[in-house]
Amino acid sequence: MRTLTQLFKSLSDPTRIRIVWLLQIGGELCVCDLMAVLDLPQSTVSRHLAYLRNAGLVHDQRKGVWMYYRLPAESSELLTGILRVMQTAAKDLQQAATDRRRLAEHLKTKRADACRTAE
Amino acid sequence: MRTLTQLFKSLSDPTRIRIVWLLQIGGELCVCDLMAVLDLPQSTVSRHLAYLRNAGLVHDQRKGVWMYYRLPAESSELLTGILRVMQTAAKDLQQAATDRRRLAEHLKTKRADACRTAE
DNA sequence: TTGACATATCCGCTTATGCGGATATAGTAA
DNA sequence: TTACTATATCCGCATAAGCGGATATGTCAA
Repeated sequence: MRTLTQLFKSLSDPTRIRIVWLLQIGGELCVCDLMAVLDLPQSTVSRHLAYLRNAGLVHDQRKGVWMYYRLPAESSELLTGILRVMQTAAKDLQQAATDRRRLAEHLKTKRADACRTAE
Repeated sequence: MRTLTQLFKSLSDPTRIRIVWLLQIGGELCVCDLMAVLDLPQSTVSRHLAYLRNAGLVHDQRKGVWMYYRLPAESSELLTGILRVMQTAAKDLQQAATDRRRLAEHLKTKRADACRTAE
């Protein structure tokens, strides 16, 4: 009961829903990726990620200086169901489409910058 | 987006989750039924029902003095998915089992009282 | 009408939540 | 060590949400 309430509560915020959508597409993203796509200050993004982590909706993994977040690899029947529902909902929603596009653009320029640095 | 957030928010409260569970079992219940099973004051139950109604999660129908609430007969893919998830979750949760039992008892004594009055 | 009952809404209160700048922590490289 | 970067947490503030008693509304019956 606690968990179920907490699960819904963790998804009852537009920013957190957007984060979950982005992780469904992007697989694994660091805080700065999300900051760029969501266009929100670092403390805000970090706080929402902590919220999702506490609710068991995302896992984090440090890679050097960066903290990468992703959806749990294998999840409960409950969580799987919720994620499926969210994916269905995302199909019809403008915000989801915009975020998806912004993520693609961001990752592209990020890769380009990495190449330039490597020259 | 608004709707999705609102849907999750409307389920991010234990009382409202319990109400939805009860309606999944009971089909159609009036405010006083829910008061009895949930053991909560009338204003609290009524307020949560109004919340669920605004979110499109329940429909109401007046029958004389009583207001009957039920889950929407045909619902969106989104809502159907959520309700399925909730039903799955209910299987494992103590609170759901207790409420289910209390509802059965309440409806039994209610019928008995109705018979006695009719004598 | 009036009275009784079921429900909805109002009210003041308390607690929870979101915000974003400021600060603390942690890792990396020199 | 120091400096730099990425992230987490702290802080005060503003708003949202839950609570339950009190009051208003709506319906029926006499």
